[in-house]
Amino acid sequence: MARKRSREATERHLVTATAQLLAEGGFKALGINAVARQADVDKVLIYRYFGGLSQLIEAVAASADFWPSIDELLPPSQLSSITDQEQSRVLKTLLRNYADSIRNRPLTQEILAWEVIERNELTIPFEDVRERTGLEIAARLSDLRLGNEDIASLLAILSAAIHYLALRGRKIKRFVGVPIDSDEGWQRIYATIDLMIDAQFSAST
Amino acid sequence: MARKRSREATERHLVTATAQLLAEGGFKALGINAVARQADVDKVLIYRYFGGLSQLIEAVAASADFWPSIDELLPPSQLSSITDQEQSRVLKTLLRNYADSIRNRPLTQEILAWEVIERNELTIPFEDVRERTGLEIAARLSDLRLGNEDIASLLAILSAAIHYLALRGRKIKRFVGVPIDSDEGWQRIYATIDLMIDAQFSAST
DNA sequence: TTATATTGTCACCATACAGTGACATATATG
DNA sequence: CATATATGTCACTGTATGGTGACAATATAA
Repeated sequence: MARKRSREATERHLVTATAQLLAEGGFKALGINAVARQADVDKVLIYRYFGGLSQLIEAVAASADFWPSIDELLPPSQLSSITDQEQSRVLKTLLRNYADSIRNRPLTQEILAWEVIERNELTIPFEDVRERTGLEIAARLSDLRLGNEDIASLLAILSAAIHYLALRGRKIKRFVGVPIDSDEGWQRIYATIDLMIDAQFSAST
Repeated sequence: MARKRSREATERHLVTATAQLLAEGGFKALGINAVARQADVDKVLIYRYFGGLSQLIEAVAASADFWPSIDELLPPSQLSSITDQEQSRVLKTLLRNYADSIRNRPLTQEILAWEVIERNELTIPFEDVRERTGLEIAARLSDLRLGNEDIASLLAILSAAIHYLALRGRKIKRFVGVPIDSDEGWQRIYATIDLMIDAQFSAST
């Protein structure tokens, strides 16, 4: 019953085991012993093949699909030749897609949650990947002719809210009376976000 | 150099040591040994006097000033006989005071951050205290004659954003380009929140 | 003063962890 | 086939943790 020997295969095992442990229990559950146990691989191989846990996590960050792609958030078709009135529509779908994509990714949620707790060699690898997506989104949005409102802080507020509600909903079902653990509650959130965006744009004209 | 023997005094030492450890390193840094070391007290006394770490934390939650009072958030003077136009002003100052009070409380931030990570007998004691404040605020707000907008989800979005930005600013200095580690960045956030609230109310009239 | 309960000290257990050195076995290369 | 290298197994160290039992020192009551 001895497994065939293959460095490539055990490296894959280690990477997927790490991602799974991370998605289930966060960085708290992540240790050399735990990963080795989950992957059914001797821990010494983690040192030999990756150099240590942090490098293994770098491999996870590079491999896993833990962050939404730009096309998922801003379908390019939506961006071609939009009118002024449709600018708000683009923002709305962007935020809605963003919220959905985060709500559907347990691993992403765990990483976002942990970024707020500590910043060390285990959490930093994920920042880079995310930063890149953020920059690309900003680039696409710069094509929009936006008014003189502080669009950056508008986006900061709304995506911060999305992050927090998505994270908190995992553990506590209500926030200020809104049931953030259910789709129904999120429909209310979406509706209010739409109102905010509309108001923001109508106020500037 | 032997300290005078006093159960009351060592209990105080334990409570303050716990609060300090919590404010500095979060629940991750919180253990029987760490608390005993910080308080310079033998760990066996934690079991004798409190029953265990979770009961000690309950004592901390009951004692510490880790959550803003209602009067700090909504000065009663502001609520007496307000006109319709001033409703938005009340909401603005409420949110601004709320953000300030959270930004000034490291212990509160640590607790909020950890609530998003895990929910166990160590973090739950703090929920109750906070729930009480939340209910009182809601009660005071119900005195306002609010329109038919979804005020709950408006408050949920804005306070969720405040939570997230305050927590994240501790570790990462920018979010969507806004410098959330500085007062300057927060002024931009406040200004945008004001715009949102204004728009929300003007839209309904 | 003597007896008793309270407060504090110490040593120890079992467990888990990260990390390392020595060895065994399979695979590839000559 | 024989040898060298890559891959995998095992045992061990040192350190930290949560938890407990036995004892010493002090304060309180008789």
